[in-house]
Amino acid sequence: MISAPRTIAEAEAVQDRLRPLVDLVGPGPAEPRTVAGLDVAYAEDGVRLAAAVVVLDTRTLTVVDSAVAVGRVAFDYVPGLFAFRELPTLLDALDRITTIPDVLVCDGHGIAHPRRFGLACHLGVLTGRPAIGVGKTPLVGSWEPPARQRGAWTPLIDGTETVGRVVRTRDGVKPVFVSVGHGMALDNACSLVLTLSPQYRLPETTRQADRLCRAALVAGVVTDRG
DNA sequence: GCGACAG
DNA sequence: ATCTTGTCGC
Repeated sequence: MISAPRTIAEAEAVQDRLRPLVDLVGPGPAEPRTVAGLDVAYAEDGVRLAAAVVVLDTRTLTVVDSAVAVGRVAFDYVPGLFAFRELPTLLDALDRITTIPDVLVCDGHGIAHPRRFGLACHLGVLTGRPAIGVGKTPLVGSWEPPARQRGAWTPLIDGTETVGRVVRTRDGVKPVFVSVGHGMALDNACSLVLTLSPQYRLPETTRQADRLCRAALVAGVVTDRG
């Protein structure tokens, strides 16, 4: 890692510096063949963590590659600066996969962020890969509840900008918040999320990644000293 | 000033 | 994120 910010001001400066590098034009791969899910789990001390990257075949939703990395939180939790906590360990995990995924599906937001630079943008810019954010709860923006049916959606609007979509991935189940991270159009991002969520609320990518990093913690991969 | 606030 | 029992619904 290069410059690890230590203060809120430094972290915000990093986001402001990288934000112009976000690609909001590229539509993304027409037919993503592999998709990576990323997630982290925290140890009981709340300091050590395990990050997992799981690469799935988009057609079969089967795991074709995966990796785990362990580390320590790199920043206090501050809404809007969440990425700095997990970024170093997530990047370590990404370094350990041998596949180059067509899209990164991140557990958090992309441009649906106060400074339009959430975790998905950060990971997209740093890796140069198309990336999207799938959040379980909103960070910014207002919206109307989508219709009850799976596939229904409403725009997520912050001020005068549409920063994402509120997407129903299961009938009558709480929707997810999808936003562009890097190099992928919102339409395509939402289609992909639905493809990745045939059965559960969250995409298989994040479900598998969540499973893997939790298993890593149980397995004691994260030990003393970390 | 008061509340909201990804994971 | 993580701490946690029962409960509603298919």
